[in-house]
Amino acid sequence: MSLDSSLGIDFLAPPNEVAYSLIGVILMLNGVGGRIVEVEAYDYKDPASHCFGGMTPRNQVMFGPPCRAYVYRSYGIHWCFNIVCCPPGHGAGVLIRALEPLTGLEVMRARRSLDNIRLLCAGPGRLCQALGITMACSGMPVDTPPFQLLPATTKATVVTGPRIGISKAKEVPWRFGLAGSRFLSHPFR
DNA sequence: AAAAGGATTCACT
DNA sequence: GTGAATCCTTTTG
Repeated sequence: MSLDSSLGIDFLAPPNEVAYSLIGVILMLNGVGGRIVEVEAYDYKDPASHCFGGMTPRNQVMFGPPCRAYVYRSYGIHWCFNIVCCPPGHGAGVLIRALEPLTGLEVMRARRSLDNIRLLCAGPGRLCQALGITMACSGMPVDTPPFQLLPATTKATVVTGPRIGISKAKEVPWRFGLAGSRFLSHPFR
């Protein structure tokens, strides 16, 4: 069992369960980060997922050990950050879509050239820019340095809805968010 | 070898 | 609300 004792999250579980458990958890890279307020789940039998249709050079990390970072380039411009879950060979992960900025605010503001705290990490590409996540992070364990995961400090009320920005399997309610948070990339309705 | 298609963001109307 | 920027992976000829 790869049960993380400090977090109590089983990364061998299906992505929707891991996604739900991650809401409220604090994610940091080199001491810079915040509370996870929005995620989406993806897996191999999901036409919207990168691992649909089997392993390729791009998505091979998603078929490796769980609790690792899977980073990919989006629209040629942005980085997107996922946490791999399920046993090796399965093909699943959780896209981290938004954080509530907590530590390293000035570093994040400088990287983003932006003062507005609400928009610092409100979106998968924005969050990667703020934390300094790039392809170089892909494959690294997310629960050991330079990454860090800390358990949620308060009980999170989680809301769900359809995922954003995809063209297939739009109806699957695998987007999870912290209820009432003002740091979401888009509101839930 | 060439072309299509994005798990997005930003500026603008 | 709409549209452009931009480049890697995958698919097709």
